[in-house]
Amino acid sequence: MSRQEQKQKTRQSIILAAFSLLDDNRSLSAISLREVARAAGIAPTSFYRHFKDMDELGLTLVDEAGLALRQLMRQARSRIDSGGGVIDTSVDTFIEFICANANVFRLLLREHTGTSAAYRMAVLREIQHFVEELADYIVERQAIDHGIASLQSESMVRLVFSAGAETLEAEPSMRSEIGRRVKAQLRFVQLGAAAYSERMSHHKNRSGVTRNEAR
Amino acid sequence: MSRQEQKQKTRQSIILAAFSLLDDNRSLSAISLREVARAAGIAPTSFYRHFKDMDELGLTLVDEAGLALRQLMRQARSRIDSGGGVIDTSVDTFIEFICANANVFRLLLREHTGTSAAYRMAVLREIQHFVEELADYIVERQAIDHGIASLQSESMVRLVFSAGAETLEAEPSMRSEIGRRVKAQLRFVQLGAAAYSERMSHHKNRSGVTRNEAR
DNA sequence: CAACTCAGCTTACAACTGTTCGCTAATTTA
DNA sequence: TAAATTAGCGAACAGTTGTAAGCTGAGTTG
Repeated sequence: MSRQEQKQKTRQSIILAAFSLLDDNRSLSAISLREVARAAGIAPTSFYRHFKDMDELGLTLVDEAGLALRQLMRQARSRIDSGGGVIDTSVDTFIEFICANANVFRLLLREHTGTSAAYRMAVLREIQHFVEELADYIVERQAIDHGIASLQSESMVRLVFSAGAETLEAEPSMRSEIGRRVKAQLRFVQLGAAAYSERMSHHKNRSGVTRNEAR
Repeated sequence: MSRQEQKQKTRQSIILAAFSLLDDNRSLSAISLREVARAAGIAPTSFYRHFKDMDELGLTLVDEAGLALRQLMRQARSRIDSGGGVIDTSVDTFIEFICANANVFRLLLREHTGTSAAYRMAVLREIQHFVEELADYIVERQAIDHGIASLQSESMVRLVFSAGAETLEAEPSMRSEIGRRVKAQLRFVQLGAAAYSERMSHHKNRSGVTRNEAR
């Protein structure tokens, strides 16, 4: 095995070890360099051959988590295109993701309100990508003003993330119930945004061209 | 000064010191017993005369924060009764609170998704109080089914807390903008819930079967 | 093949942690 | 007033942490 290959391999094992340490009761700021090294099967000092800091590792983890999220969105879109309501499909996909990658989602959730400003910013960027892509999608599907679509999409993402947090906490048997609740809540937002939009256009001109078939 | 009085006083100074340590970049799990003792002006070992653990201190802090929140709600209600829209008044009150008691809100926000299951539960209870009281209020003001009111209130609380997190992060000049956005989002939820509710009752009256066509 | 690079190691250190033990001095109780 | 209680303290403990210094040995390069 070439030297570079070997290095990449241990680097990956560090990352994997770190993710595995982010279980129920740990955040990035609560895992130590030595712990990560121990879990990765290397000497503490060898860590520095790969990352300058624990912070550098942390940002790498956030990036990887964001990547996973974006892949999730693509997956959700392809499912939607092959039939099924937007809301139902998106929520189902999201919950599946959370359950399959609990630690990845936990990382985002925890560092979103965590103790490191750098991490908070990094997570925020990922979430904003999420919001923007959803807003574009909404503008495209429903004939709605971009400002309103943006508000709608932000609401939806916040509700979904919040429900995701609840899902992590809840027992598996409650998950479908949580899913049902958040779907209903998303429909409120959707209906409300549509109603608001229509009301606006009525004020502007009486021709209610704006349709909302909410699919 | 009596002995008990003195003891309560240093106990309070420990609590205050702990809150003051919860600034931008610290969570409960990241402040040490010795730090708190140092900030409170006592010897590390004296801490044990007041709390068994740092955990016990932590739960006390969460309780105090919850208390502050409930006081906030009362304040908001009295403001509403003396005129002003429900949403506008509530959001304004909330944002004021956050700015005046940044560390208190930060505590709730951070420990809500934090690393201690006990803290998470404690914060969750406080939030649920919040949701239930709002739901009761909604049932009373709007003529709406309790199940729907509950969904609506949960949505609203989640959106407000989420916006609160953003407020903490944002520069003061952006705060009014954040307030405006979240007010609009809350109106979406309100409009949506009302529309949904109306639709339900229409269906009941016609066919007696509750269907779900918001897909 | 010889020189070089460098991932990973061992050792070491100072700083900090939570917690135990026993003491003091002042308040409370009898 | 004498005895008991107890808030607070200082010293000391074993454990953990991040990181600096220097070595080894295997892969790379000329």
